[in-house]
Amino acid sequence: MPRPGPRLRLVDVAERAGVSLATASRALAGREGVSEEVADRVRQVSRELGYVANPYARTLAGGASSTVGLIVHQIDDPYFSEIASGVLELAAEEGLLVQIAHSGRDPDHELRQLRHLIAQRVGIILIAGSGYDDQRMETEARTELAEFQRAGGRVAVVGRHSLGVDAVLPDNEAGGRAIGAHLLELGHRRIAVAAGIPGLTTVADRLTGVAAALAEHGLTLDELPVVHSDFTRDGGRIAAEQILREHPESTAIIALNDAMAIGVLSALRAHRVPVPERMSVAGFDDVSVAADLAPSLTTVRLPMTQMGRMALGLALKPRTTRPRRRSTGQTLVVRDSTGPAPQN
Amino acid sequence: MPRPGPRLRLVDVAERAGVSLATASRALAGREGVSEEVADRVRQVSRELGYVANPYARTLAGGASSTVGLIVHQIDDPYFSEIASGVLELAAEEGLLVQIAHSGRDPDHELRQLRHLIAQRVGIILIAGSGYDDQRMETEARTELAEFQRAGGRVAVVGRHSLGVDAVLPDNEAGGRAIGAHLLELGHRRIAVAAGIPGLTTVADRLTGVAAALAEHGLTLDELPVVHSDFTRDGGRIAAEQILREHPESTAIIALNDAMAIGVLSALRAHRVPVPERMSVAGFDDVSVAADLAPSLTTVRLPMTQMGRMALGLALKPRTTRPRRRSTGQTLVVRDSTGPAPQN
DNA sequence: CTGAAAGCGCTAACAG
DNA sequence: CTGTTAGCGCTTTCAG
Repeated sequence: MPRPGPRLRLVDVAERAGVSLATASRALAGREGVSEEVADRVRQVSRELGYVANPYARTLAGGASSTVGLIVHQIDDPYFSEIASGVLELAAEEGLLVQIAHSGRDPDHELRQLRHLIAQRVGIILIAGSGYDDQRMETEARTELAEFQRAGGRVAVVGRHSLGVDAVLPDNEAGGRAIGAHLLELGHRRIAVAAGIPGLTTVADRLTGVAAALAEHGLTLDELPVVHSDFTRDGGRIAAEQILREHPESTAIIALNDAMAIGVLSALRAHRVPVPERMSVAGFDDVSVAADLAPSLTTVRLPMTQMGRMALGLALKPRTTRPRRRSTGQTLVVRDSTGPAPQN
Repeated sequence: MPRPGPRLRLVDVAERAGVSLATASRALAGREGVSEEVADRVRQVSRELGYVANPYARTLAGGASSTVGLIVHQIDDPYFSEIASGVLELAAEEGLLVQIAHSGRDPDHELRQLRHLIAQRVGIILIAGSGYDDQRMETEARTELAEFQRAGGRVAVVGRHSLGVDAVLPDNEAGGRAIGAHLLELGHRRIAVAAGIPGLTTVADRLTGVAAALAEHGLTLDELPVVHSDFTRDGGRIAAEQILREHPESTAIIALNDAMAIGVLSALRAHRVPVPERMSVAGFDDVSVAADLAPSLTTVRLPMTQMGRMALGLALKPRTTRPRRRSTGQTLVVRDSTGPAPQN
């Protein structure tokens, strides 16, 4: 197996192949202007020697950086770690490196991370996670990204952002509609929603979907308790406590992501509220543990790993004049946490 | 807020501060040989302009690379995503970038990733996850890393590896002993173990701990069923199926990590085996969902996020002649999945 | 189609 | 203490 010597340079490869530095560079980059024969020989030698280009030199000289910057809200949230996993998979196949940065669900911090990645001259920037209803931030980010793209950088996002870039769009609205319809069909009318912090487009879109389902049954969201708190397990717990306290007549809780649903289940267990006999619970995302909770969680499945691949895939293609959009699809997964509305 | 212009170079800062390029470089790097007064002025100007050094140029010129390469088995495994989260935290505080790569629990692939990171000239390499009982692989990796360190690179690992580098050592043996003792105290004697694939040092160490606890009660591991399968949820499910089939008299199952424990619980639920009344189940790691399973999982808590920080912390300190070792400590967390052994 | 030479932006000797 | 200068390894004109 070729051992990449620590100080093997392109000149060495060139010399050994009996060509000039420039030719070797062209051959390895697959650029034209080299005869097939020579190009083959160079590639052959390069492989034999186990040559790996120095990315610092390459980038400095003007070649595009082959590293991908990925911004996630929080890497230890399963939603994001599954997306990251998809990105890492495809990146490995393409020989790209992935730098990961946290945004912590803070628009300002996200902007700072974004600038940092740009300053670091990554070639591709991927932003996973919800957009924000924060005009100022989105505008600044948009400007920053436009400049980055003008300099040849590629950008893609997962989720609805108004950044004018390629996007992978989870079917949040359709999912919300599906989960709402499911509960309504089971006879639930007093439905409470444990929603993430307002200002996240993901929260808004999922709510819109739920509202649409309600509308078909002559209900509106305004009549129902919608409790906003952190888009995390703890947020779910807190929301559930509040719902039990202020709206004890509820027969179902829709959590707008699985992390919150887990918190909701935990709070209900603490209060000895039987699920689903007394209260149905539904989540969103279908993170991998959703099936292993007890009761197992009814939720909307989003193909997270696939979404990570799709985002990088978009960024890898040449830029088009109009930003592309790819929908992910969604599937309602009915498990044991939802059941018929109690009669009383 | 200073907008880092895309083409702001160190010369620009130097000019503006009225000093030479070299002085500006020294001032910003905090190297000595510059009067406090001048250094302050340079830093001031740099901040005003929003200057960010080009890492490619810096690294190429011989400065240490400020990027960290992190190798994990699988980023969407909570154990690793929590470690990664700790690394990202500290890295952000230190202004470092983190590149993450998957090893997929395959020694050869891990070696390949390692070489890739070295070829990419990262400054620090962190390997999280178990070492392997694979002499050849460890030897090759050791050689590779020795050369990397000779060239100024820093390395730290999480877990027991025979790589001769700084290490953060989870208290696997003590944890194994604690969980074993816990079950024995509850009266269990027919204990089965759902172990990860052999060849992982983590599996070996946790087993050793369990064996030590058994020894105090005059038992040995040889008398008990130890089923090896993947160190994942599916592996746990498969192991539990086999235990139920071949050793139905068992009253407790120790899974050597929480992922497997989740699989075990899932299999038991499918077979309608009540936990803990008929079968106790214990895990290892205390990933964040462990508390939210039903029944909530008795497990050994390891401070994963902290471990990530510790590993990077070690790598950030200058290298010592003898590799350092830091133990993590562990805590037995007793929840609802374990109970007294059934009498019959 | 191929080679020579000029940088990319920075750090690190080497002078003063 | 400060400035000058030579590269780091690669890509990219510009000649041939």
